[in-house]
Amino acid sequence: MATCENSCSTEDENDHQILSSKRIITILSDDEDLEINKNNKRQRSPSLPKPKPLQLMNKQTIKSNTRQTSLSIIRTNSDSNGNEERKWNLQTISSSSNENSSKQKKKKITQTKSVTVAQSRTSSTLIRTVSSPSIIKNDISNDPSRTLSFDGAVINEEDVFSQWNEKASISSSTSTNTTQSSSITVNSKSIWKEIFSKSTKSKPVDDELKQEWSALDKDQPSNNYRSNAAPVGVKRACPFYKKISGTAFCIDAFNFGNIDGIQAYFLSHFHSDHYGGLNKKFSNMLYSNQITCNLCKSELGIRSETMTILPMNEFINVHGIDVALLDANHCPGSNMFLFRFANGRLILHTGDFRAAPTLFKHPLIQPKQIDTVYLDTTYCDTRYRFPSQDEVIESAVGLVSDSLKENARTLIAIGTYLIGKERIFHAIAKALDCKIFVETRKFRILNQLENDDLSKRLTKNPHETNVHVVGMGSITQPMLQAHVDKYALRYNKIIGIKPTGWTTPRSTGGSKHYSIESKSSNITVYGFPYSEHSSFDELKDFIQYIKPKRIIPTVNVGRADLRDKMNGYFQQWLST
DNA sequence: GCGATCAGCT
DNA sequence: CACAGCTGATCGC
Repeated sequence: MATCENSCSTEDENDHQILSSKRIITILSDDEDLEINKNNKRQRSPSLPKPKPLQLMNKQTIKSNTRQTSLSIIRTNSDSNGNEERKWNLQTISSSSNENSSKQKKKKITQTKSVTVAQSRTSSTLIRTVSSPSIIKNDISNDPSRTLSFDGAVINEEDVFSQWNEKASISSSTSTNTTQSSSITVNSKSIWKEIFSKSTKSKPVDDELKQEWSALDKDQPSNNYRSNAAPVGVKRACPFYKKISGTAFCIDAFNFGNIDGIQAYFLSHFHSDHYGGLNKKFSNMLYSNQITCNLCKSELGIRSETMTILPMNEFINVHGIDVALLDANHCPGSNMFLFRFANGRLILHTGDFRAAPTLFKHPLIQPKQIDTVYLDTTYCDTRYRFPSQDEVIESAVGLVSDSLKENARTLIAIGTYLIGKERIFHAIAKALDCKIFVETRKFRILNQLENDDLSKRLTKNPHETNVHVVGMGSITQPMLQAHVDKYALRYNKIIGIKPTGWTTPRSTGGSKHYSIESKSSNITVYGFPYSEHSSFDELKDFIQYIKPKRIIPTVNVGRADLRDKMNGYFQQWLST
């Protein structure tokens, strides 16, 4: 826990500056209290411990002739549960010097913006960000990225948070003889340098790529094929980011007929927005792993002659280039593709994936070895932070067992995709030691996933268990009402579990990661932040580990402004 | 009558 | 919003 004992910066240029900053901060504190009283709302809760006196923990100063900008942590609050809050101030002091007024009094104008970030000890994720005072709330409402622009310095609130996190983890892992003293002292100049300066050294999106993207914008204003509006009868061209440059390969590109120059059609996993367009008439050669090929055969009727099953974790030569399939930690049968050219150059296509240390520390993946990464950028935005799958699963299991303790005649309905989200209902069934009801098609699909315990628990008889797996679209009040009505003799209550990454985690302080989406007398719908795509931080960790030369995003690429934003992140990640 | 594609919805 | 569908309408054979 952060105490502030040795946290006053010792790296500052001189004592005078520290003193002056301290003085200014005290003034700011008064301002803030004024504002609090003015609003008459934000009185401190009596339950919170008395806040420590303001303390200057560190600061960074940028000076010019007329201005001085500094960023400092000015206060930390913590409670006995390990929740912690820090307030940072970004301020400029500008002197309005009237002409050549060497004699005239310089008028000092102090402006401040502040950001408060908080985290709970029990969860490593960001649970809340609050900004004050009101002047920057306006900015935030128009700017979901929570960027503060101040005196030429652009600071992202989330960056402040992540700097804190990184430093926190470093200090906890390296603290040996020091007790709690290495308490998150964020006083290294390099950290502030990172925040303030944007390195342009790294170019994960180079000029050539930029040209490709703008050509695509011209060609296909809406290049997200889900919402493409190609004229009837006109086949859309396959966008460049679905092809692997320098090869005759494409990935998840079945909506474009026979693509010029393509010899091998790879499929990363069996979700409809990736296999879309694939049908019995397919007459090229599809490459994927055992599970995905099985599903293509049983669900789509793809003929075996048009499929090549590739092993996992092993390079196989396909049309002159080595290809290895690596587990993508997305849904069962999902994989990433690692391509190795004759000259040793490596290209990684992540497919859809959830980055995790076990995944990117794969022996075939080493830092700086990979030239280009085609990246699943689904949640490549700072607003997407969610807990690990294990944390969410634990929370769901807890909720279900609590609900059953309260009322044994409760039916549990869990929403899923065609494949995906298995771990969450499997864990619930294991905890209750019961069977899992699924419908016929789902029964067939789940039995192909090569998971013995899961298969053993499946049943097509709804009366055999109170754990029912349904489609995600069925987790609504009317559908759940209809569902429980079917089994009214046995159950009088139903809870719906909706596991999706779009549900922002709402921590209630403990380890409960769910939110109540709707509730009526006998029906409750819970949202769980259970994601099968990487969170923002996981993407960042992944990229910073791999350190690729270029990055080609494959999701959210339909709008140039979103691409620019992602490119900004990539540069930031790779500039350290 | 069937499969495939598409708009609309969540 | 985007994900990963699902439903129902329309088109082609």
